[in-house]
Amino acid sequence: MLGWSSPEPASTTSGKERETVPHAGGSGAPGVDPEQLWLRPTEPRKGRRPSFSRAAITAAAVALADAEGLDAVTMRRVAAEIGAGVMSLYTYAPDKETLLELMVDHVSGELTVTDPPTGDWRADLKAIAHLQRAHMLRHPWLPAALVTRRVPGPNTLAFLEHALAVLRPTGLDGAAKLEIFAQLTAFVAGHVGHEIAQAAVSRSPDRAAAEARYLAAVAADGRHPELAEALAAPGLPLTPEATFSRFLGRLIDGLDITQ
Amino acid sequence: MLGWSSPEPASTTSGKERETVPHAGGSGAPGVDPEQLWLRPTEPRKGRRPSFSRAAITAAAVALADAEGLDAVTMRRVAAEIGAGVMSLYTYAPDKETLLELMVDHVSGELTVTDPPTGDWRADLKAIAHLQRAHMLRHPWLPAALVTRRVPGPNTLAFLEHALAVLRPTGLDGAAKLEIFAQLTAFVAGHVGHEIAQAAVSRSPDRAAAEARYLAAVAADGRHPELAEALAAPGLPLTPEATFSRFLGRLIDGLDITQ
DNA sequence: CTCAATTCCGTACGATGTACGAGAATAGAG
DNA sequence: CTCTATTCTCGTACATCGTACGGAATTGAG
Repeated sequence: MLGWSSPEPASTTSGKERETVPHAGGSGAPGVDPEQLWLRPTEPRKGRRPSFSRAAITAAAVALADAEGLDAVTMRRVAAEIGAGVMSLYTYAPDKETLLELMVDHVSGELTVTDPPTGDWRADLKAIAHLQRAHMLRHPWLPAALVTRRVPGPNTLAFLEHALAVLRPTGLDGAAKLEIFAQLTAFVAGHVGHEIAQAAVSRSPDRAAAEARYLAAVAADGRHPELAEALAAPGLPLTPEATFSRFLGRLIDGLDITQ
Repeated sequence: MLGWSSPEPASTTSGKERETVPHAGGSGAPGVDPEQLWLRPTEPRKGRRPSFSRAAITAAAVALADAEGLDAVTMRRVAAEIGAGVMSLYTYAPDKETLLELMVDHVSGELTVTDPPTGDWRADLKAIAHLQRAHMLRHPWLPAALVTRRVPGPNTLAFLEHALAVLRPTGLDGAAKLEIFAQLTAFVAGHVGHEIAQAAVSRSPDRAAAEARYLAAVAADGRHPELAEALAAPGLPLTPEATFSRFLGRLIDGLDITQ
């Protein structure tokens, strides 16, 4: 094995099995073991030489997701893309969830930060968020994939390192800084995800019209006066960038009705 | 066909949040038609009388998700739970995605708001968020399900109506108010989803230890000084509630390092 | 009665993730 | 060299999923 394999160590509990614990749907209890994933030692000089590589497989999966969406990333498609048999992929990643994790960290390698922190942590944080937004727009599957992401890989950690440096002037404790980064990332992912969904709906005139009619009907039923008024006075339409900046300003500077 | 009509008002009458994120997977994916879903008139009385109901099916699916997680909600399991044949479900919902949509709006009926807006919109908004958090903790699959949800059903709209009333004192335009509600909901979902995942990891001592070792190893490699320091000075451990309140304060009052 | 509408659901199909194990390739030991 | 341990490759097989199809059963209308 290429090294991700678990040594199956002292698993003293005999009947471990799956615990049927209430959990959030896609995110199961087990998850991916970060040690086996990211900390594997350099590998063996024996046995058959690998025909593929974890990086090549990951890159193929990313290309597929970029071009056709996350749903197109099946083990069969990825294998076909690199000319491998399906089961060969399992030499390089123990399961599909791990492959997803590899994909996320792979694209995170694009998040290179050249400028050091300026000392104005609010401005720096906004710059980070804009970087993340552009990144997610480039890989529209990222917001959805991030929902189940567990442990940061090396590229993600490098970016986190930068964010922590940015937050140094705040003097906050470690937990608070980590928390802020997680919140910021989650917020950007949520916003961009919404942005992408909106764009997808707009691209389908039928659905866009159906949604508009539905909301109009609800607003007209008399039981939703606030909604009716909100829809009637929508305000000036803004570009997605402007909306994002306003949203970012709210988060970092606070919800301020003066905008 | 039952016309996908929604004659029965489920349980309660209040609604809940809206969603945010997209369906970043399949590019321009269709989704669910809100008109067909929520606006169908009651159907003609002819033909065989229905043995089940949309509400019963939805309730069974919700119970299943509450007890065993979203993954346990398969058409076969739901059908078995109510004593129906699998394909009978398709009389009441055109596909599984629609069933998910029904589930989300169904539980949103629990979000009843009794108190009218106080005029202090920041406090009211925080109360809304706390309501949502409790709601999501009661239905741990909700944060994951909300990621793909798009069009608010009747219960969700009722809750939105309340949120809009709360935001009236701000004088913001309609789009801004809707945006704030969406952002708040997304933020709560993200936070609670994280909370649930964290609890799941903690429940598995092996994995918790593995993650701790992994982060310790990264911190010790010398290339992540900020992370090392952040982990070394974590600050006082807080209860999940306290963390949530701090997070909420940041969002609504603004990122303020004095907190 | 007949007829059309509607619900119920058994069967079947294609797709998915992946367990299993046989075979091929390689490196070191003898 | 041969032998053996080790590692990679991948065809086959299976369980499980969502759901298309079509026929049987039930109902109201004419």
